[in-house]
Amino acid sequence: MSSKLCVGIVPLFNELAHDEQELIERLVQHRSVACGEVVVSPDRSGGMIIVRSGRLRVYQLSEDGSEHVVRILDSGDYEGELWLYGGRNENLFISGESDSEICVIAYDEFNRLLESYSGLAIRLLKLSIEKMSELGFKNSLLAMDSIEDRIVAYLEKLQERHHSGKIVLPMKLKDLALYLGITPETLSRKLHLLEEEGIIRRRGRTIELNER
Amino acid sequence: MSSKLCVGIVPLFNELAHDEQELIERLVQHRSVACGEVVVSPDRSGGMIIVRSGRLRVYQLSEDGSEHVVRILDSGDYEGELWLYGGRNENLFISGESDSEICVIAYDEFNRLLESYSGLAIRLLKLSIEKMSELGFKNSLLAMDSIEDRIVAYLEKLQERHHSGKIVLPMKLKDLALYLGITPETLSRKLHLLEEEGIIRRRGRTIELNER
DNA sequence: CGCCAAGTTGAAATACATCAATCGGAGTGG
DNA sequence: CCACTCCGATTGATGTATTTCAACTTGGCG
Repeated sequence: MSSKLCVGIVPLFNELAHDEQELIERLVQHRSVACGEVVVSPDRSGGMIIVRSGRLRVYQLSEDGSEHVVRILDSGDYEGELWLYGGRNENLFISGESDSEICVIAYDEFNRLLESYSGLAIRLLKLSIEKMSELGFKNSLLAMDSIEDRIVAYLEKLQERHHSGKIVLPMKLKDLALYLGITPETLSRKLHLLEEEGIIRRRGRTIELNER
Repeated sequence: MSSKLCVGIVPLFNELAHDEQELIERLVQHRSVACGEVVVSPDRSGGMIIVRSGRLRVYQLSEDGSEHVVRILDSGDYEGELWLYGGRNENLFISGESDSEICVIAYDEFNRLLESYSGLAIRLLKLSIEKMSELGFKNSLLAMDSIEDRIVAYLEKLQERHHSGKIVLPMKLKDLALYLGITPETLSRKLHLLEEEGIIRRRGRTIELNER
């Protein structure tokens, strides 16, 4: 296991002073997650989860068993602020998308941290706002009735972040479909359609988005 | 205009000491909003908006002109944290749903407040997390492909808050449809269907939800 | 009383889901 | 190095739920 501070690599903490980071480091539990293993479920919400390496999948299950991908956590991302103040986890799951390493901080301890380091609260606030912005974007995606627009909007958002002409989809098409709230079949068909219309150029998971 | 502190009535500030509230009160601009008037648009995001009285509508416009209702603000609610840290407002609008009174705090001043009163940051964080939870719920609603489930889930959520057998829809059916991402026609039909199935009992905007 | 917006109802079109079969590539083992 | 397998991706055919368009009714308010 790397001796590097887990705390140091995440945006949530990396602006704090080094000695403060060491203090926090002592509070976290390290843990390995196997691919496919479920870490968080409505039964068990351990605490604040920070991804050190690997990828995790945050998803919901409907009553009929269908799955909806809420977000993919990459290294440095965190999840769990929803339950910081006692909120109940109703139908959110987190599982390993690949073998991963995570850090966990119990809620009461994290709360104590928030009280002690006012900077941390502002930092978490800032990150929460960003997350909210993303959720809002996703909302607007899901609200679009035209699937085609939905896909294009998603791609444009991706491109905006990469600042480059070519985009590499961050997930399997299957999961992207779940993320966008459609079926894999429809996604596949629509991508073809978009290509025929000259809006995109695709090879595998790499997509080139033409300006219009 | 009431002499009561605008700041005192909102959850965001009402836990602060009274003298702190007075300090903040001096920073806010009071403003009346006529029904239908647009207060916030991508062009102009004035600052943090707090609803003193009346109702405002937060909504998005798609490229094709269709509208999606994100949230309805009642008195005591606020909006604008998304742009606190310089985030761009891309397609969010806020307009008066009825004649309303609002308070506005410029972002830089609000930011200064956050630095000064660490309690405020935690408070805003807490409220942001609640808002996020609602957004997450709405996400899960929109992700359901069965409209019927979507409506029932929404109603159950409403009932949960009212703690009573009968629910009164907080908006016009037309707007509820926009909120749920469907057309008013479909909503009307589905409500009928649900009534025939014995799941609900409705008269106007009042709905009784039968346990199953 | 009459107007306008909201709500309702009907008929038609369409886009998406669903089911099922096939293809393709990556990984595994002989 | 070549089958073999497994899973993701693709393609086709079919059904259906929802949108759309349009006409009509209702209800609230001046």
